[in-house]
Amino acid sequence: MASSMKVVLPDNSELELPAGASGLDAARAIGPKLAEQAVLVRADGKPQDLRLPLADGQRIQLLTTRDTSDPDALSVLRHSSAHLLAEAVRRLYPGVKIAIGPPIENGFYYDFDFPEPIAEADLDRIEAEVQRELAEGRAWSREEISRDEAKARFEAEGEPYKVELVDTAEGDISLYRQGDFTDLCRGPHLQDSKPIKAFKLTGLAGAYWRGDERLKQLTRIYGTAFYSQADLDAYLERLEQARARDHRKLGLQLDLFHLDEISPGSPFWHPKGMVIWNELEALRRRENAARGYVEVKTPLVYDKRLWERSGHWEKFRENMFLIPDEDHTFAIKPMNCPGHMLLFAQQLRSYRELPLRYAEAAPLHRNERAGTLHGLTRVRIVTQDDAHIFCAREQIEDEIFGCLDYAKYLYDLFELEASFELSTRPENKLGTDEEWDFTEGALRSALDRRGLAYTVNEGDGAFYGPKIDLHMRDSLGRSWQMGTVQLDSQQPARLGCHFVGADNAEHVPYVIHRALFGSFERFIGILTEHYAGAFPFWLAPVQVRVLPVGEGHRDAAHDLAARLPYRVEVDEADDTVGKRIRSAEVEKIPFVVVYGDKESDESLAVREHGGAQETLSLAGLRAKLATLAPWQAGAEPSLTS
RNA sequence: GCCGGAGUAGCUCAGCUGGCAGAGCAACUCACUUGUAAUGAGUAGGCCGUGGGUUCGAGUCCCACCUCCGGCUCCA
Repeated sequence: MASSMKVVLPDNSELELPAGASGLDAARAIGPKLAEQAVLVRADGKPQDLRLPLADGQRIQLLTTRDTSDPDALSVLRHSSAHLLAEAVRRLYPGVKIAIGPPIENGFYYDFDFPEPIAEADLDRIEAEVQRELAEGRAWSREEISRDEAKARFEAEGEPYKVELVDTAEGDISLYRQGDFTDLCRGPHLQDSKPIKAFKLTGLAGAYWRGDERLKQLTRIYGTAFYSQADLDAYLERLEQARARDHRKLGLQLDLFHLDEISPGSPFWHPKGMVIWNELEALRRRENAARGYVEVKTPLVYDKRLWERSGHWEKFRENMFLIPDEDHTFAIKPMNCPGHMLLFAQQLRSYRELPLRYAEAAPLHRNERAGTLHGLTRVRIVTQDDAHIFCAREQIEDEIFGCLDYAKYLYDLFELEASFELSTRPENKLGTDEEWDFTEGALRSALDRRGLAYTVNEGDGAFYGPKIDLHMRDSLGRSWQMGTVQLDSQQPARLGCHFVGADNAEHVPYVIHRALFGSFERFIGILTEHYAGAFPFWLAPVQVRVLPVGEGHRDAAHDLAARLPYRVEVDEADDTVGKRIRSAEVEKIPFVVVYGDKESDESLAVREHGGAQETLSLAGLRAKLATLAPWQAGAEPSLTS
C-alpha cells in the first residue's frame, strides 16, 4: 500500500501528497493563501469538492476566488448560495418543505413547498435574511451517511421530498451542513460563504416536482451570485442590453409586425415585416429549385378522419382548431405531411420518380396552450418552410445529408450558429425497435458524414421517427428549435403511400420531413434579435434613404432614388438634416444619401448605418450595393445604367 | 393549463392613504429650408384591458374573465 501519491499541477510540475489527500490538502501543501482562497478542485478536468480525496497521478487545477468567470467556480459559488437561500426560507417560513436547489446557467434556484403561497414582494425579506447569513458567515461541512440513516433523518425532519430523493439517489449519500441547516447534496460546495460577494434573488415561479405536471407544483425561487459586486452589476447591465434586442420590442419599433389580443399568437405583418418575409420566401424558392424540390399546394382544412389515420388525432387533438359541420368534423391543418402523403398516394409511383421532394410553405394552425405563447417564437399560426422527401431506403442517407448541407448553407448565409441535436425514439413511438435502430442510425451517419457536432436528446423524437433539430438562442439565452429534419418510417404506410420498385414489387417509401428556417415567424424573430434589428442590406425593409438638404433638392433626390434599383425612400419631412439622419439611424436603415448643392452623379454623400461616411459616384454606389445584394430582383447590373 | 407579475394616448411611462386623467416621443398645423443622431410655436389625441361589485364618488379597493411579461409543463 502506497503511503504517498503524486498529482500533476497545471504547470506540469508534480506535487507529492500523502495517499488519500484531498484537494484542500493539495492547496495547503502549495501555500496557505491558496488554501484560503480555494473554492474547488478540477481533477482530470472534472470539478470536485475540495474535501474529497484525489487519486494518484491525477492532473489537478485548484480554482480560487480569483477565477471569477470560470463556469465551474461560478457553479460551486451558486450552489452554496442556493443552500443559504434554503436556510433562510426555512427560518422565515416554518413548515416549508424543501425540494432541490441546483446551480443553473446564470445563477441557481431552489424549489420549496410553502404552507401558504408567497408573492414576489416576499423576496426582499428573504434576500435580507440571506444577507444577514452572509454577514454572520457560514462554513460548510460534508458528511457521508448510509441510505437508511439519511431516510430516517429526513423523515424525522418532515422533509418528504428529501426522503424521495434519498430513495432514488445513486451512489453514496452525502450531506452538507452550514449553520443549523443540513441538506442532502452531492456537492461540491465552497469552504465557507466569504467568497459570495454579491447575492440577488431574481424571480419566483411555479415548477412541478420532478418536472412532471401531474405532480405537485412547487414554488421555485431564482437567484444569482458572483465573486464580486462588479460582476453582478455587469450581468444585470448585459440583461438590460439584451432586452433592447428583443424581437417583440424591435418588431414594434421597426414597424415589422404587431400582436393583438383579438387573435392571440397570430402576428399582423406590417409592410416592412413582409419585405423580410418575402426575401426569405424568395430565398426558399430559389434554393429549393436549385436543389430539386418541386412546389405543391394542399388543402388547409381536412376531415378529421385524415388525422385519425395519420396518428395526430390521438396525440394532438387538444391542440387542433376544429370546425364542426353538420355530420363531419373538420380540422385546420396543424402540419402538411398527411396532405403531401395523400398527394403522393394519388398515383401509382415508380422508383424512378424517387426521391420526390414536395415543398410547401402553407400556414399551419396549432392551438397552443395559453401560457406558452411568446412573441414570434411561439405562435398559433406557423408558416413552416416545409418539404417532404419521398425516397427509398437506400436513398435516405444521401437525402438527409442533403438537408443538413442545405441547412448549413442557410444558417451560414445569416451567420447564425445553430446547435444540432439528435432526438431519438420516444416512449409513445409507433413501429418496432429494429425500425428505429435503422432510422436513428441513418441520421447519425449523415451527421457524421457532414462533420457536424451534435448532442443527443434521448426520447425526444417524434412519434413517427427520430429527428435532427437545429436550435438557436434568443437574446435572453432561451433555446428555440429552428430547423428540423425528421425521418418517418410510419406515416407513409398509414396513408397508403407506395411505389413500384425495380424488382416489380410494391414498396412503402420513407419520408423525410424537413423545415430549415423552421417557421418564417420564429426565424424572423430570431433574425431580428441576431441582427439587433439592423438587418443586412439585402433583407432591410428600407435599403437606402435619400435626404434632400432643402426643398429645392427634392426633385434631384427623387431622380436619384429612381436610379437606384433597390427599396429606396426619399425623406421630405420639414425637419433638419440632423433630425432626419437621426430618424434613419433609429430605423436602422443601412444607407443614407444626403443630397444638396454639393452633390451630383459624380459625387454622392453616402452614410452607412452607424455613422461611417464616404463620397461615392453613382456608379460607385451602385457597385457597392450590388455586392451586398447580388441576387436581389431588379438589381442586376445588366438591367440598369 | 399551472405559479408569480403587469395592462393608463400610436409608443415609453407618471398618476400618493379613493376626490376634475398627465408628460415625453410620434401624429397633425404654422413658421423655418435646414449638411450627417432630436429647430421653434401650436393643435388634436383616453371605454384608464373587459364585465360585475363596494362607495356620495373608483384609473386607484374587491371578484371574475381576457391579453401580455418571467418561469414550469407542452411543442407533430
